[in-house]
Order: sequence, then structure tokens, then C-alpha cells
Amino acid sequence: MNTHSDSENSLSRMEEMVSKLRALEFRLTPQRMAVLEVLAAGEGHPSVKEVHEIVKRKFPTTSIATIYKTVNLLKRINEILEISIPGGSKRYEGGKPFPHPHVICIRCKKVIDLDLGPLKDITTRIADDTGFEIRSHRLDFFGVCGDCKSREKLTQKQRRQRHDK
Amino acid sequence: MNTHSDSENSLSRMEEMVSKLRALEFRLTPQRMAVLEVLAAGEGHPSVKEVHEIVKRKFPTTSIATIYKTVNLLKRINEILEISIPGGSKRYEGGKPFPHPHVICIRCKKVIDLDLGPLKDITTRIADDTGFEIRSHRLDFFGVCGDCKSREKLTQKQRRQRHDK
DNA sequence: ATGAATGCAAAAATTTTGCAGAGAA
DNA sequence: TTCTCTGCAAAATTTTTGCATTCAT
Repeated sequence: MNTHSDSENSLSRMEEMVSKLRALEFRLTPQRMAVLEVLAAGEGHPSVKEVHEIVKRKFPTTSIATIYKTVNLLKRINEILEISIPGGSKRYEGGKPFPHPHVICIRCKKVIDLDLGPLKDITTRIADDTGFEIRSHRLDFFGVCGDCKSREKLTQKQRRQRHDK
Repeated sequence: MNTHSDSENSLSRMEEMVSKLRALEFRLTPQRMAVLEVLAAGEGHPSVKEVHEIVKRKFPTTSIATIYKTVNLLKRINEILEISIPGGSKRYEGGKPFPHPHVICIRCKKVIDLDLGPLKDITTRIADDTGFEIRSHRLDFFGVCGDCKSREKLTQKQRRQRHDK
């Protein structure tokens, strides 16, 4: 683990986000800062609802519309990454706002970052082949995480026992 | 192009889907068959709404709920692939019901299939690294297609002219 | 002071669900 | 005949939008 560089990272992500907003002359309201803090912390991959819950602890009157507006703003200026989860709501990631692969549990919707090399070669080839101007990509793997696998085995065992009776 | 093998492909996809449904003892209603036909044809990547439009031509009273139910059934038994489009509704593909890469236009939401090799090696490594049992993946590239690029250039030119006046 | 952001409520958009009746097996 | 599927309407989700008010700059 590397807690030190993690907090360094969140600090700098916070600074980066704030600079970008300032540079583009967006206003730094308390609610907006609170959203930034949640996403810059880089802990997990929260949904809008989860961000809202956390922000409301500090500013209880914060509306979900404000969270949506802020998250969409941050997405538009490429300061957060949006991850769509089949069968779940969208998740947001401020720690690494560039495309990178994930592993997603189809049971508990847990999201884990992966670190493969960049797909630059493939991207270039695809641009050449299709005439698209490629701007981003997503590479996500879906499966069942260790925890949910154990739970499934338990359930199977229970089911078998029930049948055996 | 290869129209012959295309229609062969849709024929066999249709047969495959029907067999699968029969094997699992689902009923082959006219509405269900119509949905199958649309998706087995493998033309494009229609949304539920688009499938509904087409099915209604033959069976005008078909409800959108039936389309949702059928599409979700086909997804569950792995006979169609679901593609989530950021800023758009989900799309479905019956021609190639296994994970494969796409290029998606972020302007007009056009979807094009790609044919890269399988990601088997990567998948195995990820399973080993994360303890996940990997069941599927998605690899999609986002960009602006040739058509939309031309349109954007036109708009830019118009904008420039307006400013130059 | 000025214009942008907030909060609220209403509206959209998408998908799911319950249930009575129709129809495939 | 039986049990699944359909169609309809209602509900649940998720996200967007309009507008008066507040507030950052």
C-alpha cells in the first residue's frame, strides 16, 4: 500500500480540479467544492446518489440536481471519468480522469481499477480503419468477485442440502 | 461485401435463437418471433424503441413492455449483446451475441463493429490478478465519425463567417 | 452589481412491474 | 387445459429542465 502517495494524489487532484474550474471561470461554491472533495479523494467509484449522501452531511440542503449539474460539468471538462454499470447507475471517478480498464462485479457492482498499458497502437489503427477521430475508449471486464463467489457457493450448498432432505 | 453469407448468417442466427428458446421451453409467440427477426437480421444496433417501431409494423398492438421483456430474456440467455451508449439509450445486437469491440460516434450514436482478436490472454491474467471469475467484457472506442466531422467543419466555417462579417 | 449556481418542483426519459385476459403448447 | 405471454396502466428510476432566489466574484 502507499497511503502517502495516495493522499498526495488526492491533494493534487483537488488542486488540479480547482485550477481547471478557475481557469474556465466557473464559480467555486461550497457545494461544488464538496463534490470535488468527494471525487478528488479518489476513493471508490461513487454514484450521483452516493456523492449526494456524502455532500449532504456537510450541506444538508444540497439538491440532487446540483450534484447532477456539477458531475456533468466535471465530466464535460474531463476532470472525472464516467463508468456505466449494466444493471446499475452510473459511477464517477475523479482520481484517474482518463480512460483506463476496470473489473466490475456483476453481483455487487464493485468496481476495481486495472492498470494495463495504453491502447494507443490499437486506437491509431482503428482511426485509420474507420475514419473516426477517436477521443476515448472503455475497456471493462465483467465477472463475479471473490466475495460474491463465496456467497454463491454457500447458496448452492444450502440449495443442495434443502433438496437432499 | 458479402450479402450471401450475411443472409446465411441471419438465417442461422434466427434458427439458433429459436432452438435456444425451444430448448429452454419458452413459447414462440408471433410478437416474440418478430423481435427475433429484427435482432437476428443483424442489421445495425437497434434500441428497444427502434425494435418496437419495426415490430409494430407487423403487429400494431405490440406493447413496449413486451419488447423489453423479450429483449431482456434474449440478453439473459446470451442470444443478444447489450451495448450501453453514453448519452443515449441501450442498443442490442443479435448478429454477434458475444463480446466484441465497437466504435461509437459520440455525435450521431452510430455503432460499428470491429474485429480485433479475442482478449483471452488479458482476461486470464486479470482473473489471476483480481480473483474475479471473468464472464464477459466490453471494449468500445468513442469518437466522431467521418460524417459528423464534415458537419462540424461546416459549422465551424459558418461560425467563422458570421464572426468575420 | 451582475451573472452564474443553487434548490425546488415539475417534466422527461427509460425501464420495470402487477394483473386480467389471450393464446401457445 | 394449463401456464406462459401479452398489453395496458401504474410505478419506479434516473436524469434533465425552468425558474425564482441566493451568492461568488
